Amino acid sequence: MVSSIDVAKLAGVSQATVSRVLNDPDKVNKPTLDKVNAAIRQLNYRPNAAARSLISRKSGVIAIVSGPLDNPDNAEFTNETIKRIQERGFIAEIHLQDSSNPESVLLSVQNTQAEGIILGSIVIDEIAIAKLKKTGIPLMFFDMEPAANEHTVSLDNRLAGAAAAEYISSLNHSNVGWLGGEPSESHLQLRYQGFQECAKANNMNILRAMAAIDDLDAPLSAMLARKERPTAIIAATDMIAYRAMDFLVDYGYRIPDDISLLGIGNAPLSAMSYMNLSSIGISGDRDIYSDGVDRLVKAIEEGSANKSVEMKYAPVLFERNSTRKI
Amino acid sequence: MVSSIDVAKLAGVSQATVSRVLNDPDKVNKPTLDKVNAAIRQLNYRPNAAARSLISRKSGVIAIVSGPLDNPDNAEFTNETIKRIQERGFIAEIHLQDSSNPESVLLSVQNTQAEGIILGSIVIDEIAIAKLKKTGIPLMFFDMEPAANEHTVSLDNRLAGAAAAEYISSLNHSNVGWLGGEPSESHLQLRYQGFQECAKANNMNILRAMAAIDDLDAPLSAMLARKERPTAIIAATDMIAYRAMDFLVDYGYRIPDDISLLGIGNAPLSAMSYMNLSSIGISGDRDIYSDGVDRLVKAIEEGSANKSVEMKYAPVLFERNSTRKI
DNA sequence: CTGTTAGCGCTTTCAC
DNA sequence: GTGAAAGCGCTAACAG
Repeated sequence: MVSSIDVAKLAGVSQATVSRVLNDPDKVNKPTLDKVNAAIRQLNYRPNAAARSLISRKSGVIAIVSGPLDNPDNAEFTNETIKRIQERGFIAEIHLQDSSNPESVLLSVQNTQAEGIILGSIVIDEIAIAKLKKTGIPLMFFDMEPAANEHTVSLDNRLAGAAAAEYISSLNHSNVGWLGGEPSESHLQLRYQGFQECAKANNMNILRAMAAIDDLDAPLSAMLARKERPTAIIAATDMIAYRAMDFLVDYGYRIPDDISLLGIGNAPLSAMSYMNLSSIGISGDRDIYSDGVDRLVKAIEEGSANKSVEMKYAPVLFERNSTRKI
Repeated sequence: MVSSIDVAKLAGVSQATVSRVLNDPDKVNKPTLDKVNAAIRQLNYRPNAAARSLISRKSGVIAIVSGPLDNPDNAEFTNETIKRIQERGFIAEIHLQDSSNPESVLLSVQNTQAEGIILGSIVIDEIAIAKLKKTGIPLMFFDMEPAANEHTVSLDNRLAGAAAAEYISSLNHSNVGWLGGEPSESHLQLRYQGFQECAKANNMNILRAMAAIDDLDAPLSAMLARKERPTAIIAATDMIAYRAMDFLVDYGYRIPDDISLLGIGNAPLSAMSYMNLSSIGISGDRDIYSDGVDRLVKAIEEGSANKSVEMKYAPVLFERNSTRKI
């Protein structure tokens, strides 16, 4: 490995001058600067990041913890977050959660050299999260409801559930199904709570099917096997709605003619013509990702003394062709 | 920040012993070990990664360079690659390419502390790639055809193009459209070359539309405006095929009744019922991601002296419902 | 403007 | 089995 000492020797200057050329070129005489730069190029020198961050106590890294990227929701979250991280001059380090072993990533990320950690809509293990907090690294939660007093950015999930109920009710559906949301997915539980309260107030009849996204067929079958089928299904996430759509089409249903389908989250795919999924989401002119990353960067720069901020965004209806009035 | 010295003081041992507890617990007496571990927990101590890698000259990081994750192809590539990287005990660092400024990521990744770099199907800037090579960091290209002598993993793109032509010809289509592939996307160019050669040999008539994926409407319109419309369209990637499907449905075509659609790459989404896209891809029992990451890890461990390896995978037809015989 | 020097937190000989 | 001491490559005073 070529070090700044090698460069210094070749350029005939001290090692400190090489360092200056890198960090404060203005403080170096033009001829010296040129000599050093020439040596740097000639030796193909790249400063050692480890040595730098050993001194600066900064890694320049922000870690992201996300679920698998084959879920478009996660892919979007990760994509947008990385972009913001790069824009702000940090490097993004990713830790993917394995659904078969959800807590392991929470454990391994504790050893990260990252200056901040962004957690996407993942399965939470409270104990692991508690340990993570103890590291003192600023945390930022997206679309999650961790134990209080943490930085949070999300759709107002309870309101979103209520908005779903309100909308479906306005379409005259009274016999409705709720699909998805495992106990560990706290944000989906909140969506359901909001939905359920508002649906009750509107005298709607709810069939609820809690289920993992990969295990939707049985609960859907059970729902549709009833004599009184739901005329509308609300999916806890758009991704769940896609799966449901797949299932419903296979079973001969037309959407929305036979059954209305409403998602929550308004994932990008939902707007495509072949999906055309009505959904409850955050208004398109809010940039929750910038808001979240900005807040995290601020927390990093200010040190840990600052108190946490919860940012909740009001739900908006995106009406498309998967729902209809009856 | 709490250092190993703090731990040593609290435990009443030397700093070196703390280090041993971390790296070679067997070489430490049980009572001492317990004392130190207690101190570690009490102080919430986490070893400084920068100091460690300064000595070991290892960062334990592998960088991934990919296009935006809103493209499912990229999301799949990134997802699978990260998984393999994690499984092998490395940390994944991601650099996303911005389509409006494709070379900037190639420049910024040169400053990475990563021990290896994996490049997904991105837009290549030859000069930037050349500079990247000069860093001496082992490189691994997925689905790309960089200037020779680099580690490479990919579908045999030329053969895949030929297989597409062969298949479409077997379905009796003779008037066909080819969609997508910009000059900078070398792997797509190869697909087209293979297709074109084989199509010619089968006396097929080709309408070719080179276009960026976000700019498909005009070339598709032009293609379909002709008196002799193609009866089949081959998309350079599955993602392009999805967009085309979207467009075709909008314009009143039924697939495959009015027009057959064939993708290349066999992206996971293609197998979903609502897509059901026939595609040419790599056999499902090959794990190209493990192959690629394993090779890269080997290159990292062996040092740079090893010569590069090209892994090309034979194309396989995945016949679904978007294509039909005429 | 440039060189000398002292560490950053850790691993790793080398003594004891 | 444990401690003392020497750096890893770099930045940041401090002199000159």
